[in-house]
Amino acid sequence: MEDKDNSPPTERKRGSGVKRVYDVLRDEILELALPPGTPVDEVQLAERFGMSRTPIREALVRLAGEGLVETLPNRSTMVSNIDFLNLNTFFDAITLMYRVTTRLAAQKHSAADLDRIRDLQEKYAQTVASQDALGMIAANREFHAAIAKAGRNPYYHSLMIRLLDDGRRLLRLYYQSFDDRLPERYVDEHAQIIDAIARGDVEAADRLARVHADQIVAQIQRLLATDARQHPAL
Amino acid sequence: MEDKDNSPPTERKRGSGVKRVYDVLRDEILELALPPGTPVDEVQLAERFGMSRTPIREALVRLAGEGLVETLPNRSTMVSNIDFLNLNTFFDAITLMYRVTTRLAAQKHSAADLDRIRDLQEKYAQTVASQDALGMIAANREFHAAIAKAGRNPYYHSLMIRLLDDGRRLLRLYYQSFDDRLPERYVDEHAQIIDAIARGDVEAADRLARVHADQIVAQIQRLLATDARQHPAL
DNA sequence: TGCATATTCATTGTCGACAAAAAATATGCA
DNA sequence: TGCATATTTTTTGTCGACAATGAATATGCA
Repeated sequence: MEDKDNSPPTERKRGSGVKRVYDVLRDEILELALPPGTPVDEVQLAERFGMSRTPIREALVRLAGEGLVETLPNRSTMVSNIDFLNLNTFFDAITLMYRVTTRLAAQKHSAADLDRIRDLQEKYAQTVASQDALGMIAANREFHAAIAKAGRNPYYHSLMIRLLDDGRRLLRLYYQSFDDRLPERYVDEHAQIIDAIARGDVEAADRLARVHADQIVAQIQRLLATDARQHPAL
Repeated sequence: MEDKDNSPPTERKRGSGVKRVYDVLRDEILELALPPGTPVDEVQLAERFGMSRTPIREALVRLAGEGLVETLPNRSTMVSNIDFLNLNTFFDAITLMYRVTTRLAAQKHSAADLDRIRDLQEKYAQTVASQDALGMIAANREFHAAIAKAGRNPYYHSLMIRLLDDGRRLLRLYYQSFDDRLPERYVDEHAQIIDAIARGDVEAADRLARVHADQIVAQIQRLLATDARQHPAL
């Protein structure tokens, strides 16, 4: 078997290389296919993607900029750790951003925004119905990202994306060991949030977002406590 | 004159190249030495810094990640524009972050944090006393960045940095055309904020931060209005 | 002259190669 | 055998070169 790869020399358009590597790696990091601490070898990636080290490097620099990867000088870069010691800062920030972005969405959303949000809620409901934990995590991210976008404040939006991505890694970490029943109540809470946004009811949006955030934080903390009992070494 | 550059081949340590270019360019962008819209040529920079295009490129990718520079595919990258149409999103976000970070600083600061904050307040007061508008802008940024750091929430801290940097460009834009008297009242407001933080008085910290933020927003809006009268074309 | 097309030019995206740095391994001595 | 030092190996940081892309310019035709 001399030809292990019969694909043609893989012509790709000029600017597409970096984006592809970036997208794939980003996904693999968020899905924990590359767990925290995994060393990332440039030549290895270069072989895998069939390109030179230069575009790989650029993708890694971008990922480092978002904190998904850490680069120690002259030594290998590795997938960033999840910081369990400061999870409260995460909870604090995501609660605030849930509220702020949902409030703003109630004020500034367009009809198109609402359509998209409803679509994503549909997808979310499907993943919950089919007990697809991984799909649910991703769909939940998309749902709240769309709300943040409807709020039309790029500062809030980008922070929200970052928080949601960190949260995605965190949830992924627990749902691969514990598959409890998926919380169907969230579907209903999402529906209520959509209603408040559609009505332009800012205060209701704020209140619902707050409750929703508290629920999620509480759930993660429960998972954490359970996990701590099973892995007391941590 | 055959030798236009008598400096030795400029030996530099291995990892230092990118950082230098990044720091210098970042500064020049924030100081408006490179005004928004300036095209950034890679070979030109390579000559200027006496190195190959590779490290230049990496620095530019990092700057693009922070939104300080925009890269259009296959065509030159340029210094990002200041978005005048959506300044309200900036005002909204910076007001919120002033409040949140100051509140947190009141709760979580250490003695060392407080020392540093007082040092920076000292520097700020000096720049105001000497009517050094540019120095004041930079010192104000450092002051509030230190408060954000004392709050010990990396999510808030990084957003605050981004906002302060954008604000620095914005203020720089106006203070190069208008040198009104520098607002000495801010020195006093800063002092009050420090007191609230030192006392751990969260509510006072919040209230003062809010007032302070409103003041600054109002001042920028005044400058904007004045400018709009002078440049009605915009 | 005015416009459509072809050609040249400037600048980026990607490549393969080499040197520097740190880690991993081997060597020598007690 | 155990430790300090030398050597090899691995992996990154930087370089110069080349091709692709889009803009600028030149060319041809009405």
